[in-house]
Amino acid sequence: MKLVQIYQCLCDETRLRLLNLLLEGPLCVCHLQAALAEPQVKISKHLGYLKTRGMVRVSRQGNWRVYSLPPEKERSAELTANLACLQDCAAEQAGFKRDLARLRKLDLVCAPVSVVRGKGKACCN
Amino acid sequence: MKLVQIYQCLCDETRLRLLNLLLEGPLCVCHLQAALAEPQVKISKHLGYLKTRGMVRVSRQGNWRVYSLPPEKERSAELTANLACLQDCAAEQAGFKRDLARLRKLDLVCAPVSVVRGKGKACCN
DNA sequence: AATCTACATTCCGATTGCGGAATATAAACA
DNA sequence: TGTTTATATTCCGCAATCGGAATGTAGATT
Repeated sequence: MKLVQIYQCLCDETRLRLLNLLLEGPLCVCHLQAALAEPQVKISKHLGYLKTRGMVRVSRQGNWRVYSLPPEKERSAELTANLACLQDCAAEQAGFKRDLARLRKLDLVCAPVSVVRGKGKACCN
Repeated sequence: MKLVQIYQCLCDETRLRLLNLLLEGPLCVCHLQAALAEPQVKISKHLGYLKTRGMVRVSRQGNWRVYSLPPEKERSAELTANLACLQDCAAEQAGFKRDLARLRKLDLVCAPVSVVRGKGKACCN
Protein backbone atom coordinates (compact mmCIF):
# COMPACT_ATOMS: atom_id res chain seq x y z
CA MET A 1 0.00 0.00 0.00
CA LYS A 2 1.60 3.20 -1.19
CA LEU A 3 1.60 6.32 0.91
CA VAL A 4 -0.70 8.16 -1.44
CA GLN A 5 -3.20 5.31 -1.26
CA ILE A 6 -3.31 5.65 2.48
CA TYR A 7 -4.19 9.29 2.10
CA GLN A 8 -6.80 8.47 -0.52
CA CYS A 9 -8.48 6.29 2.06
CA LEU A 10 -8.38 9.15 4.54
CA CYS A 11 -9.65 11.92 2.31
CA ASP A 12 -13.37 11.41 2.89
CA GLU A 13 -15.20 12.41 6.03
CA THR A 14 -17.22 9.21 6.31
CA ARG A 15 -14.13 7.04 5.90
CA LEU A 16 -12.29 9.03 8.54
CA ARG A 17 -15.12 8.44 10.93
CA LEU A 18 -15.21 4.72 10.12
CA LEU A 19 -11.49 4.31 10.63
CA ASN A 20 -11.59 6.24 13.85
CA LEU A 21 -14.09 3.73 15.18
CA LEU A 22 -12.18 0.75 13.85
CA LEU A 23 -9.14 1.95 15.75
CA GLU A 24 -11.04 0.86 18.84
CA GLY A 25 -11.24 -2.67 17.52
CA PRO A 26 -13.19 -4.87 15.08
CA LEU A 27 -16.81 -3.90 14.51
CA CYS A 28 -19.72 -5.25 12.54
CA VAL A 29 -21.43 -3.11 9.93
CA CYS A 30 -24.53 -2.51 11.96
CA HIS A 31 -22.55 -1.06 14.81
CA LEU A 32 -20.63 1.21 12.49
CA GLN A 33 -23.90 2.23 10.92
CA ALA A 34 -25.52 2.98 14.24
CA ALA A 35 -22.53 4.86 15.61
CA LEU A 36 -22.20 7.07 12.54
CA ALA A 37 -25.93 7.44 12.08
CA GLU A 38 -25.54 7.27 8.34
CA PRO A 39 -27.53 5.24 5.79
CA GLN A 40 -26.55 1.65 5.17
CA VAL A 41 -25.51 2.12 1.52
CA LYS A 42 -23.14 4.86 2.46
CA ILE A 43 -21.45 2.81 5.14
CA SER A 44 -21.28 -0.27 2.99
CA LYS A 45 -19.83 1.51 0.01
CA HIS A 46 -17.10 3.22 1.97
CA LEU A 47 -16.21 -0.04 3.66
CA GLY A 48 -15.99 -1.55 0.19
CA TYR A 49 -13.71 1.26 -0.88
CA LEU A 50 -11.43 0.67 2.09
CA LYS A 51 -11.48 -3.07 1.58
CA THR A 52 -10.45 -3.04 -2.07
CA ARG A 53 -7.49 -0.91 -1.09
CA GLY A 54 -6.40 -3.20 1.70
CA MET A 55 -7.16 -0.76 4.48
CA VAL A 56 -9.62 -3.08 6.23
CA ARG A 57 -10.33 -6.80 6.53
CA VAL A 58 -13.67 -8.54 6.77
CA SER A 59 -14.67 -11.71 8.47
CA ARG A 60 -18.00 -13.35 8.74
CA GLN A 61 -19.57 -14.12 12.09
CA GLY A 62 -22.93 -15.72 11.60
CA ASN A 63 -25.17 -13.09 10.16
CA TRP A 64 -22.72 -10.26 10.56
CA ARG A 65 -19.63 -9.02 8.78
CA VAL A 66 -16.95 -7.86 11.10
CA TYR A 67 -14.56 -5.25 9.77
CA SER A 68 -11.16 -4.61 11.24
CA LEU A 69 -7.94 -2.83 10.47
CA PRO A 70 -5.11 -5.08 9.32
CA PRO A 71 -3.37 -6.72 12.29
CA GLU A 72 -0.65 -4.52 13.72
CA LYS A 73 2.12 -6.84 12.67
CA GLU A 74 1.09 -6.57 9.06
CA ARG A 75 0.86 -2.80 8.96
CA SER A 76 3.54 -0.89 7.13
CA ALA A 77 5.43 1.78 9.03
CA GLU A 78 3.56 4.46 7.11
CA LEU A 79 0.18 2.98 7.88
CA THR A 80 0.99 2.66 11.55
CA ALA A 81 2.21 6.24 11.68
CA ASN A 82 -0.77 7.66 9.89
CA LEU A 83 -3.33 5.71 11.87
CA ALA A 84 -1.73 6.93 15.08
CA CYS A 85 -1.81 10.45 13.74
CA LEU A 86 -5.46 10.13 12.81
CA GLN A 87 -6.35 8.77 16.20
CA ASP A 88 -4.59 11.64 17.95
CA CYS A 89 -6.24 14.26 15.80
CA ALA A 90 -9.68 12.72 16.02
CA ALA A 91 -9.44 12.41 19.78
CA GLU A 92 -9.64 16.18 20.03
CA GLN A 93 -12.51 16.84 17.68
CA ALA A 94 -16.15 16.95 18.67
CA GLY A 95 -17.56 14.99 15.73
CA PHE A 96 -15.24 12.04 16.19
CA LYS A 97 -15.76 12.02 19.92
CA ARG A 98 -19.49 11.94 19.40
CA ASP A 99 -19.15 8.88 17.20
CA LEU A 100 -17.14 7.12 19.87
CA ALA A 101 -19.66 8.06 22.51
CA ARG A 102 -22.50 6.65 20.45
CA LEU A 103 -20.50 3.51 19.83
CA ARG A 104 -20.00 2.92 23.53
CA LYS A 105 -23.69 3.24 24.17
CA LEU A 106 -24.44 0.33 21.86
CA ASP A 107 -24.75 -3.22 23.01
CA LEU A 108 -21.64 -4.51 21.33
CA VAL A 109 -22.66 -8.14 21.25
CA CYS A 110 -23.89 -9.32 17.89
CA ALA A 111 -25.85 -12.27 19.18
CA PRO A 112 -27.93 -14.71 17.15
CA VAL A 113 -31.48 -13.52 16.75
CA SER A 114 -32.79 -16.37 18.89
CA VAL A 115 -30.86 -15.07 21.86
CA VAL A 116 -32.05 -11.54 21.55
CA ARG A 117 -35.62 -12.34 20.56
CA GLY A 118 -38.03 -11.03 23.08
CA LYS A 119 -35.92 -8.05 23.98
CA GLY A 120 -37.31 -6.49 20.84
CA LYS A 121 -34.07 -6.15 18.95
CA ALA A 122 -31.35 -8.12 17.30
CA CYS A 123 -27.84 -6.76 17.42
CA CYS A 124 -28.04 -2.99 17.37
CA ASN A 125 -31.25 -2.50 15.43
CA MET B 1 -8.69 23.77 7.96
CA LYS B 2 -10.55 20.61 8.78
CA LEU B 3 -8.78 17.30 9.15
CA VAL B 4 -10.39 15.84 6.05
CA GLN B 5 -9.22 18.83 4.03
CA ILE B 6 -5.67 18.15 5.07
CA TYR B 7 -5.99 14.63 3.77
CA GLN B 8 -7.56 15.88 0.57
CA CYS B 9 -4.43 17.90 0.01
CA LEU B 10 -2.32 14.82 0.61
CA CYS B 11 -4.22 12.38 -1.56
CA ASP B 12 -2.44 13.05 -4.82
CA GLU B 13 1.05 11.88 -5.66
CA THR B 14 2.19 15.17 -7.16
CA ARG B 15 0.95 17.15 -4.20
CA LEU B 16 2.72 14.82 -1.80
CA ARG B 17 5.94 15.36 -3.66
CA LEU B 18 5.47 19.12 -3.66
CA LEU B 19 4.78 19.25 0.05
CA ASN B 20 7.70 17.03 0.79
CA LEU B 21 9.95 19.55 -0.92
CA LEU B 22 8.29 22.53 0.74
CA LEU B 23 9.00 20.94 4.10
CA GLU B 24 12.62 21.84 3.38
CA GLY B 25 11.70 25.50 3.09
CA PRO B 26 10.18 28.04 0.68
CA LEU B 27 10.72 27.38 -3.00
CA CYS B 28 9.88 29.08 -6.26
CA VAL B 29 7.82 27.32 -8.90
CA CYS B 30 10.71 26.75 -11.24
CA HIS B 31 12.66 24.91 -8.58
CA LEU B 32 9.69 22.73 -7.73
CA GLN B 33 9.17 22.08 -11.39
CA ALA B 34 12.78 21.11 -11.94
CA ALA B 35 12.98 18.93 -8.86
CA LEU B 36 9.82 17.02 -9.71
CA ALA B 37 10.57 16.91 -13.42
CA GLU B 38 6.93 17.41 -14.22
CA PRO B 39 5.30 19.80 -16.71
CA GLN B 40 4.66 23.36 -15.66
CA VAL B 41 0.86 23.17 -15.88
CA LYS B 42 0.77 20.22 -13.59
CA ILE B 43 2.90 21.88 -10.95
CA SER B 44 1.03 25.16 -11.20
CA LYS B 45 -2.38 23.56 -10.91
CA HIS B 46 -1.53 21.51 -7.87
CA LEU B 47 0.02 24.55 -6.22
CA GLY B 48 -3.23 26.36 -6.96
CA TYR B 49 -5.17 23.53 -5.38
CA LEU B 50 -3.05 23.69 -2.24
CA LYS B 51 -3.25 27.46 -2.11
CA THR B 52 -7.03 27.72 -2.29
CA ARG B 53 -7.20 25.30 0.62
CA GLY B 54 -4.76 27.24 2.74
CA MET B 55 -2.07 24.61 2.66
CA VAL B 56 0.54 26.90 1.11
CA ARG B 57 1.30 30.60 0.87
CA VAL B 58 2.73 32.53 -2.06
CA SER B 59 4.88 35.59 -2.19
CA ARG B 60 6.32 37.41 -5.11
CA GLN B 61 10.04 37.97 -5.46
CA GLY B 62 10.79 39.82 -8.64
CA ASN B 63 9.96 37.48 -11.43
CA TRP B 64 9.38 34.48 -9.22
CA ARG B 65 6.60 33.21 -7.01
CA VAL B 66 7.84 31.66 -3.85
CA TYR B 67 5.63 29.04 -2.25
CA SER B 68 5.86 28.04 1.37
CA LEU B 69 3.98 26.14 4.01
CA PRO B 70 2.13 28.30 6.52
CA PRO B 71 4.49 29.52 9.25
CA GLU B 72 4.81 27.02 12.07
CA LYS B 73 3.08 29.24 14.57
CA GLU B 74 -0.01 29.37 12.44
CA ARG B 75 -0.29 25.65 11.83
CA SER B 76 -3.02 23.76 13.61
CA ALA B 77 -2.02 20.80 15.73
CA GLU B 78 -3.43 18.42 13.12
CA LEU B 79 -1.52 20.06 10.31
CA THR B 80 1.71 19.97 12.26
CA ALA B 81 1.21 16.33 13.13
CA ASN B 82 0.38 15.28 9.61
CA LEU B 83 3.20 17.19 8.01
CA ALA B 84 5.63 15.58 10.40
CA CYS B 85 4.14 12.21 9.58
CA LEU B 86 4.47 12.85 5.89
CA GLN B 87 8.06 13.94 6.23
CA ASP B 88 8.94 10.82 8.19
CA CYS B 89 7.26 8.51 5.72
CA ALA B 90 8.69 10.25 2.67
CA ALA B 91 12.19 10.19 4.11
CA GLU B 92 12.22 6.44 3.66
CA GLN B 93 10.86 6.18 0.14
CA ALA B 94 12.95 6.21 -3.00
CA GLY B 95 10.77 8.53 -5.06
CA PHE B 96 10.68 11.26 -2.47
CA LYS B 97 14.37 10.96 -1.78
CA ARG B 98 15.08 11.33 -5.46
CA ASP B 99 13.12 14.58 -5.54
CA LEU B 100 15.13 15.93 -2.65
CA ALA B 101 18.38 14.90 -4.28
CA ARG B 102 17.43 16.68 -7.48
CA LEU B 103 16.42 19.74 -5.51
CA ARG B 104 19.79 19.93 -3.83
CA LYS B 105 21.58 19.78 -7.12
CA LEU B 106 19.85 22.96 -8.29
CA ASP B 107 21.31 26.38 -7.89
CA LEU B 108 18.80 27.62 -5.38
CA VAL B 109 19.31 31.30 -6.02
CA CYS B 110 16.61 32.89 -8.11
CA ALA B 111 18.68 35.82 -9.29
CA PRO B 112 17.64 38.52 -11.75
CA VAL B 113 18.42 37.56 -15.30
CA SER B 114 21.04 40.27 -15.55
CA VAL B 115 23.08 38.66 -12.84
CA VAL B 116 22.98 35.22 -14.37
CA ARG B 117 23.34 36.33 -17.95
CA GLY B 118 26.43 34.93 -19.51
CA LYS B 119 26.31 31.77 -17.43
CA GLY B 120 23.75 30.57 -19.92
CA LYS B 121 20.80 30.26 -17.61
CA ALA B 122 18.45 32.22 -15.46
CA CYS B 123 17.29 30.64 -12.22
CA CYS B 124 17.01 26.92 -12.77
CA ASN B 125 16.20 26.83 -16.46
C1' DA C 1 7.64 50.21 -26.84
C1' DA C 2 8.58 45.69 -27.66
C1' DT C 3 10.07 41.49 -25.87
C1' DC C 4 10.96 37.99 -22.58
C1' DT C 5 10.29 35.24 -18.39
C1' DA C 6 7.82 32.89 -14.95
C1' DC C 7 3.78 31.53 -14.02
C1' DA C 8 -1.51 31.20 -14.05
C1' DT C 9 -5.85 30.30 -16.34
C1' DT C 10 -9.02 28.47 -19.61
C1' DC C 11 -10.79 24.90 -22.30
C1' DC C 12 -11.16 20.56 -23.36
C1' DG C 13 -11.97 15.16 -22.50
C1' DA C 14 -11.61 11.33 -19.58
C1' DT C 15 -11.86 9.33 -15.15
C1' DT C 16 -13.17 8.94 -10.58
C1' DG C 17 -15.91 9.71 -6.59
C1' DC C 18 -20.18 10.32 -4.17
C1' DG C 19 -25.02 9.68 -2.61
C1' DG C 20 -29.42 7.55 -2.92
C1' DA C 21 -33.12 4.31 -4.62
C1' DA C 22 -33.83 -0.03 -5.79
C1' DT C 23 -32.45 -4.63 -6.05
C1' DA C 24 -29.64 -8.77 -5.09
C1' DT C 25 -27.61 -12.26 -2.03
C1' DA C 26 -26.40 -15.38 1.37
C1' DA C 27 -26.88 -17.15 5.72
C1' DA C 28 -30.03 -17.81 9.63
C1' DC C 29 -34.31 -18.96 11.17
C1' DA C 30 -39.25 -20.65 11.52
C1' DT D 1 -39.33 -24.29 2.10
C1' DG D 2 -40.29 -19.79 2.76
C1' DT D 3 -39.09 -15.72 5.31
C1' DT D 4 -36.21 -12.58 7.74
C1' DT D 5 -31.81 -10.33 8.59
C1' DA D 6 -27.51 -8.18 7.51
C1' DT D 7 -25.06 -6.54 4.05
C1' DA D 8 -23.49 -5.89 -0.86
C1' DT D 9 -24.26 -4.47 -5.59
C1' DT D 10 -26.27 -2.15 -9.46
C1' DC D 11 -28.09 1.76 -11.70
C1' DC D 12 -28.29 6.52 -12.03
C1' DG D 13 -27.03 11.40 -12.07
C1' DC D 14 -23.96 14.76 -10.57
C1' DA D 15 -19.91 17.04 -9.10
C1' DA D 16 -15.00 16.99 -8.54
C1' DT D 17 -10.53 15.89 -10.21
C1' DC D 18 -6.81 15.17 -13.38
C1' DG D 19 -3.78 15.96 -17.32
C1' DG D 20 -2.48 18.39 -21.40
C1' DA D 21 -2.70 22.03 -25.17
C1' DA D 22 -3.25 26.51 -25.81
C1' DT D 23 -3.53 31.01 -24.25
C1' DG D 24 -3.28 34.92 -20.93
C1' DT D 25 -0.66 38.06 -17.83
C1' DA D 26 2.21 40.89 -14.95
C1' DG D 27 6.51 42.30 -14.08
C1' DA D 28 11.37 42.49 -15.69
C1' DT D 29 14.47 43.41 -19.35
C1' DT D 30 16.10 45.40 -23.68
